[in-house]
This record gives sequence, C-alpha cells and structure tokens, in this order.
Amino acid sequence: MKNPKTSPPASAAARPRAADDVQPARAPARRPTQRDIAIATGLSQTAVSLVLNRVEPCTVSEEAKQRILQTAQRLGYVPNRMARNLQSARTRTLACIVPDITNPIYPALIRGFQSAADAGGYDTMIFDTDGTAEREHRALQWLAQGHVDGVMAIFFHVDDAAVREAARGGIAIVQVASQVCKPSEGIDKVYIDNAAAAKAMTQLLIDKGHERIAMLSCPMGPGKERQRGFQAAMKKAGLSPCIIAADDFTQAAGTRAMAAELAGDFHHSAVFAANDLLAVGAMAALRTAGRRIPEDVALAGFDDIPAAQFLHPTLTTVRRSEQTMGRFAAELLLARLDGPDANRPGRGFELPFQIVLRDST
Amino acid sequence: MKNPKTSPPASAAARPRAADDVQPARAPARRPTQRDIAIATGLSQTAVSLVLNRVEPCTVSEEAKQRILQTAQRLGYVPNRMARNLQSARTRTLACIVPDITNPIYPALIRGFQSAADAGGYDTMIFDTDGTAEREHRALQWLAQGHVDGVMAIFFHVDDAAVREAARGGIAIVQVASQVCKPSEGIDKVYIDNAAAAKAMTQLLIDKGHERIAMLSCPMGPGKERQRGFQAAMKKAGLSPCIIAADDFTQAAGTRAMAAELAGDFHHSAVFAANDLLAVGAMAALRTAGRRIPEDVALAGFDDIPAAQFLHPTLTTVRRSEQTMGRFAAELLLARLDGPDANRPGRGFELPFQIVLRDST
DNA sequence: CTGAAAGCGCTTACAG
DNA sequence: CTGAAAGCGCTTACAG
Repeated sequence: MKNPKTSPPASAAARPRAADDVQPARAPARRPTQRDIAIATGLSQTAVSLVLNRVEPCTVSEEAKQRILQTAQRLGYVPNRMARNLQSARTRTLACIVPDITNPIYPALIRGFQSAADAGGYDTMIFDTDGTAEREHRALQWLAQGHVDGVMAIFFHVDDAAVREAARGGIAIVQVASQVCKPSEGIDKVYIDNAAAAKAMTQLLIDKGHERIAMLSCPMGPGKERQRGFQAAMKKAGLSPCIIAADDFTQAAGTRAMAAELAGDFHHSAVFAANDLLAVGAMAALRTAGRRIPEDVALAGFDDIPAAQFLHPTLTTVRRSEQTMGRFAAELLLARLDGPDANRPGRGFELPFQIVLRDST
Repeated sequence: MKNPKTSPPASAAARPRAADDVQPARAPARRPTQRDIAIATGLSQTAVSLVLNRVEPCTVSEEAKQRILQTAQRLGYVPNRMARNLQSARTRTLACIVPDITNPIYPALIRGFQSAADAGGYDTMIFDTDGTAEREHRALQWLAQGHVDGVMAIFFHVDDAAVREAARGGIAIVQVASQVCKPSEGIDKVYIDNAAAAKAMTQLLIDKGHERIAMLSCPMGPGKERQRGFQAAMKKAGLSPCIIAADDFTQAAGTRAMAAELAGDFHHSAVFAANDLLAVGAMAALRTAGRRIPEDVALAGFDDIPAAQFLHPTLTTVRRSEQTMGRFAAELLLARLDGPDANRPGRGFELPFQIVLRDST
C-alpha cells in the first residue's frame, strides 16, 4: 500500500478542485448568546435564561415565553456549555479512563457504561491512557481540571492515594480494579476475582494432564493477580510455575514474547495467556514455529473477546460480562451524583466470571 | 454466568465492609483557585495568572514568581478548565464522532487520531453515535455547545447542510466520508474510493469463476457506495447482482441476515460482505448451516480487522490504514486550528486501499 | 410578572 | 514590576 503523505498540505492525494469549491473556510458568524435574544426580544437576559432552562415554576408570561422561544429558534441559539458548567459547577459529563481502546474488552465496557450514562442524561468521554504511568497521571490531572462529574477508571500504575487526591474536587469515582479489594474513602470499586479465575483456569489445564505449563503475562494491571492465581494453582499441584514476560497486553507483544521463548528451549505443553490478545499473538508465533494447537501445545486466554470463538482453533478463555460491568459502574456513579448515594462510603462489588472451554485446550 | 444485579444498592455481590471502611464519601474541600493563591501570597490574582500561565515576557519579579509557584504547589492548584475555556473560547480538545466503538476499525482510527492530537497538545474525546440518525443529531447538537475546537466525524445519516450548520460556531471539521466527494465550505473530507474497492473485490470473485455472487450489506454509510461498486462489476460481467440486506454493520446482524437467507433458497457460490463484522457473522451462519468455506461458499469482507487473519479460514478482505487516516485527519485539524490553514477552503483527500487475498475465497 | 446585579474562575488589556 | 478592572456566557438569589 502506498503510504499517503501525512502532511496535509503536501498530500499527493489532494484532489483538484473546481473553482466553485473555493469557499470561505469558516463562518465568521459569532454564536448567538442569551444576550442576543434578550436584545432581539426587548426582554431581559434573566427572562431568556429562565425560559430556555424551563425553570419551574415559570414566572415569565406566556407571551414573552413564546417570543423568546421563537427568537432562540430563529437565531439558532445553542447554550454555551462552558459558561453553564462554570456557573453550575456541573458538567453532566462522565468519563471512562481505559488503558487501550483497541483491546475489544474496553469498547464493550464503554458501551455498557454509555448506555446507562445516556439513560441518566450524561454524556460520556473516553480517555485512553495507553497503559503507561505517564498518561495515567495526565488522566488524573485532566480529571482535576473539572471536565467531568464522574469517572469510571482503570489504572495499571497510579496508586489509591493519587486517585483519592483527584477525587478531592468532588468528582465521583468508580474504579474497575484488578483484585479483591477494600473500598477506599468515597471511591467504589468493581472487580472480578482475577486470582481465583486464573487459578481455576490453571487447575483445568492441570486436570487435563499438563505439567509443564507456562503463563504468558505482563506484570501490570490485572496481570499481577492472574499470575498470583496461576502460581498458587501450580504450587498446590507441586508443579513449578514459569512466567513468560510480555511487555504489554497486545497481540504484538504476545507474538514477540512467544517467538523469543520458542527460539530458546521451549518445552511446555500448555500456555496460559494473561489475556486473549496475548493468546492470539502467541497463536501466531506457535503457528510460525510449526507447533500445532492443541496437539503440541494447549493454549488458554482470558477475556473472551468476540474473536475468541472464531479463531482456529477456538480459544478456551475466561469470560465476564464487560457490558454489565460498564453499566453497573455507570449506575454506581449516577446513584452518587443524582441519587441517594451522594455521601455513601466507598464500596466494593465483586462480579462473577466463567471458564469457557473450547478447542485450544 | 450469573447475572449480577445492575441496581447498585441491591447487588448481591456487595462485600461486607469492616467498620474502618466507612469513611466520608466526598472530600468537602473546595478546589483552590487563583484567588486563593493570591490571598495566600499577598499578591494579585493577575500576577498569579501571569505566572501560572508562563506568559512571556514575564513581568513578575523572580521572588514573587517563586512564592506563587510554591503556594500553588502546596495548595494543589489545578486550573479550572471551564473558566479558562469560557474566557479563551478555546478548549484545546478535539473530538472523534464514530458510529460504533465496538467495531475494531474505529478504535484504530481513533488511536491514529489521538497520537497526532496528543503531539499537537490537544485532548481527544470520543462520541459514539450508534449509527443512528437520532444520536448523530445529538452529536451535532453537542458540537454546537462548544465542547471542542475541532472534530473528525463519521456520519451515516446526517447531511452536509446539517454539518455545515454545526460548523457555524467556528469549529474545525474533517469528515471521514464514504465516497469520492467534493469538499464543502470549510470542511475537509478524507475517504477511500469505496465503490472502486468493492468493484475490485467483486471482479476478483468473478475472475475466480463465481457467477452467483451475493452481497451482504447494510444500506447506510459506506454500504451504499460498496453496493454501487458491487453492482457495477456484476453488470459489467453480465451477471445479476443480489443484495442480502442486514440491518446493521455488526456481527450479530450478519448472522441474522445470513441465517434468514440460508433458510430460504440460498444458491450463491460467493458472498461479499460489506464489512468484516458482517463477514464474521455470516461465517457463523454458514457454518451452522453446514456450508464449508470456501469449498461450498466463498466469503470476502471489507476492513481487514485484526481478527481477519486469524479466522478459520482466514478472510479475504479490503484493507486501508485506519491509523494513517486518523492521524491524517487530526493533522488536518491542527493545521486549521494552530497552523497556516485557518481559512483555507475545504479540501478532499483520497486515501489508498488494498485487496488482501486469503483462504476464504 | 420582570429586570438589575452578583458571581462562577479565569485571561487580558490597561493604568499606575 | 504590580494590581484594579472588564468581560467570557451563563445561573440564581433578590428587589421592584
């Protein structure tokens, strides 16, 4: 594929334009304000604000009301959210802070979140941290700037104290945590028991007769807990746990780590990947190395991404419901923001998981 | 899997809390403002603003500067973005409006966009329209409220006039269009030639000897252009084009539409899906119906989602570079916002595509 | 029923 | 070098 130039002015793909395509780039028109409507109707700005916000009981006469509504319509008035937010100290916007939007589990989580936020009258913003400490701190900084009223956050690096500090501004926070944990101050946590899930999956491999099992994992976020569960199951069975370290939770990282391992003295009969993307990456590396799955090497993942059931072979993995988790998190936020939970202490909610057996093991 | 209760207070999964977990929910502390720093240092708010914004040349004495910086640090000052935005009429935030964040091509597009936005010092917000007319209008409304300085948008329903109307507020817009198109006013467009790509893919199937080819498509967004290309190629070859209509671009919609078709008098030797998600869905339906791919039915898609190469069989499809397209779109915006292109008329940019031959055909 | 006024937290001329 | 003041567009007591 030819690489299109990324510098706009120099793009070779720019199409010739007919003369009539040349038009003023930006409408110079200033957006109408409440003041404009007030002047146009001869009423006060206060009256305009009252009518446009449907403040009840409405003390404005019906006649004035109609004139205001019509003029607002005619002028194409749209409220300036920055001004409204500044005054009300509320944005009616919620955020999702996630590590990697290209990992399918996060869009699913966000969709669930968004559907509930939407029903509650909130917009949803998405902030991608890339799973790096630096960008997680930027996300915290961004939160403190007052863009949103509440947030569902997944952090791999930043600690509880830093999150609590960000919450100081009165923002509602629910963290999707990676381990069974005590709630902290006014911060709710939702999580699955990652260690237990990993332990169950490892046990399943052991039950199938595997003794040389390696875990392909990345030691951050949920990776740590999943490794803990893996190690616990292996030790309990008197087997020695081996960790193949990847530097990220991506497919590319999985291929890299697995290929490196295969170039050495790889002698395992099963690989348990800490997430499905790593598993897919490992699958590619194993195939390249001529190892058959599951005949030569069994492979298991974690997440049950949509592709898992269409892979060849289909992938044994751990499922939880991201949609449900996202919806649940948003409802927790709504209950704090507009519901009865405003000053409720933080709570922890453990959600269920399920092992999904397929052909790869 | 047990369905966790979605009503927070009633969740069965709520864990018991130890007494010391019960803590005040929200820090009552008001966020410090420039005024607080001014009072604490005995200097004026103007001086505080000047120092904190590093306005050059800095007319504030070195001594005062240090005092301000230290006090800001001690108080944990974070600027209120709403106030700053209101005053400056700039948000330094860009938006991506996309139809469905769970379709992998959009996260890829967003990642590319975000990397360039980031380099230009802009935050990125994501708005999911669900591909519905109603939510697209809400997105336009949201744009008009002044949340962002610029936007990359993909619309399936809303027309050019409505978009132009939204741009009236001086917001920079680049549309990811689904067809070769003339730019409109100050709005840039990036696109691939969907009709040509579909035509090429159809021709490829014809060249492989297929005569009874059906297109599985959804008649909105890029679906229309892709159908046009399909029909053109079929007619040129003297074959009659058949369209199997899906009601969305999702995997589920693909399975539904294909299953319904298979229940009837399905007699095609090849199916060309308008996107990969539809193809994956069709694959499931074909498998359920006992049809082998590609022996009984050849299958092609469009997008080259990451899973395409791991499906069984691997999927023949059309690839373009979403990352590149996203980055390119963001750069177009940056050039308008902070660069030399401020008042440049709208332009159109065609990006390349590529047919990827795999095992499914 | 209606409007003048204060204020949200900030930036930016402008005057000392 | 420093600060008083106006103003971004809105909401919300408060006074007529």
